[in-house]
Amino acid sequence: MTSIHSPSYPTVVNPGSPIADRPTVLAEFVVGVDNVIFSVDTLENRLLVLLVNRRQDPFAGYWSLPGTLVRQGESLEAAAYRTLSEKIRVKNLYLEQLYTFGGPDRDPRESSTAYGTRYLSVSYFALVRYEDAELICPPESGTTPQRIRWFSMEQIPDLAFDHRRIVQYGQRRLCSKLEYSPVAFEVLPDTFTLNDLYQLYSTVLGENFSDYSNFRARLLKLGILQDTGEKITRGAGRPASLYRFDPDAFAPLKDKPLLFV
Amino acid sequence: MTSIHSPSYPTVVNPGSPIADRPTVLAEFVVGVDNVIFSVDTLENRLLVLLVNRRQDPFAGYWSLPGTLVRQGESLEAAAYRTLSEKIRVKNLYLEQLYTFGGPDRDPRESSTAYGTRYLSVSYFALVRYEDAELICPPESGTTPQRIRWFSMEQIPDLAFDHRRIVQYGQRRLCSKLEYSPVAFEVLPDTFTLNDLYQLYSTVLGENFSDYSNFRARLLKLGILQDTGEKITRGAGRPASLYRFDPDAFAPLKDKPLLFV
DNA sequence: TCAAAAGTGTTATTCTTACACCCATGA
DNA sequence: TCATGGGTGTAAGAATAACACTTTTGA
Repeated sequence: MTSIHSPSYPTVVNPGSPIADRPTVLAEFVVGVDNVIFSVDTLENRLLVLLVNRRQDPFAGYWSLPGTLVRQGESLEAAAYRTLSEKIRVKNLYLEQLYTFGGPDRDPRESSTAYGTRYLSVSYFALVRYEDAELICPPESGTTPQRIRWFSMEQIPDLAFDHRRIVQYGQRRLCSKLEYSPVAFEVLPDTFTLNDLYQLYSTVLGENFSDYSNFRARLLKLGILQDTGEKITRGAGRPASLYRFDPDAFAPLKDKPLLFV
Repeated sequence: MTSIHSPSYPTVVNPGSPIADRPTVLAEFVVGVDNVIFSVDTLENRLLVLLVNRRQDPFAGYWSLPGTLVRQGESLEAAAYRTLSEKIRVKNLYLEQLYTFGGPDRDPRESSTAYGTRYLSVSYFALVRYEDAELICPPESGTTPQRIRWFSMEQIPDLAFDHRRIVQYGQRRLCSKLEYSPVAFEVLPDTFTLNDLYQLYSTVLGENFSDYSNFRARLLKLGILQDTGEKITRGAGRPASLYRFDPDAFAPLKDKPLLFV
């Protein structure tokens, strides 16, 4: 992220012991987890991100990433899963740590108390299957305004805190994940057509990432897809073969510099 | 990092408000920064990592990554730079955030206090130029044992905490950084020979990453190296041309899926 | 004049790209 | 019988990998 030439370091008068040596100068932290939860609506070719509407200050009324503070005895990853499970029910998902945003002044609550607590956000990146992602606070809850919903990446509103930056960072990660790893299969149904896969890729990576026929040839040559023999008809047109991802065939390719694009 | 199918989420009885709703169940955190500082000794073809010997418990006497606790008003990145500058003086360096390790039970100090403070480590990855990296606690300091030194990646001792894991994670990052980005030039002298560059790559990536002649052809074809016209003679043999990295020529290639291998 | 270090060239093979074209089905 | 969605083929050019080879220097 950062690259410097000839930096001028701050002079350290007393490096001292890192543990409780000068406890008054240490920052006090509250650690939260924020999730960038992506999904792909392949029917409408939209890349979606899940946002929640804040009820409290700061940023009451703003949309933000679903997050939580980490509890005693809870790992960061567990906190990420918990937040996710509080907002959405899914069968398949992929989750990994994204980045840690912890500079001072990223949360207005810090400035309210002099020498106040620092809010550190460990962000997680998730990809869920849109078809079976069930929002726990549904859109139709009487007259109260919608508190959780999917936003298309094209129409993300102003977000609370530095969450817009986190979303952008997440999108970059999503693109490279698709290119270098088989995440897509975590999020597709068990069996899928090559067109389903292609739609997923082109929705995330943009229209001009590859020609369908070349994409098809490359994927089949990799040998990581089993043809189930079954076919599916969707509207008019020739029925499509249903494939299944073969983890055993993929295993030896793991960590190899293979491209799905 | 994690991929699950049909996970069973913990039941959340009262999700509540994330802010200070049930303050007693929130974990209290001390946030530290640990640096994985790599360097390459091209003369001896060794990939090196900087370790410090701990004086206090826990893990007194063990080698560990140089780290520090984050101070008031200090960003995570600033803390990483500070730690680095306390141990080593360098002219050129590359630094970026690596990963955040924050599960409970990663630090024995947690268990000593019931419901104790959690130790969270935001790790940073750095690459410095070996030739002008000057250790601040030099090897020859009387009879006291050496407190900071470079270790070859092949002979890393048992490390404190989960630092071995962090080092391994850092090494993976180093390899992909070399392959996909021009970090190498941050750490080479201003002018260098193609062999210098090749040595750096093969030391980090292993002997069989590429043939010298093919490496050479690819790098020159990229057009990001300026031939300075100067030559340098090293021992017997034909003098080598000195090249300089051209950031302007590289700029348009940024974010392109280019490979240096 | 030889070995070391640097640099060039060659060739077979594979990959990529941009297409054109054929097949099976419902309306 | 035609539009639609699915699937196959191909040919030019680029990239890759494994080499052999030449050039320039110090000893």
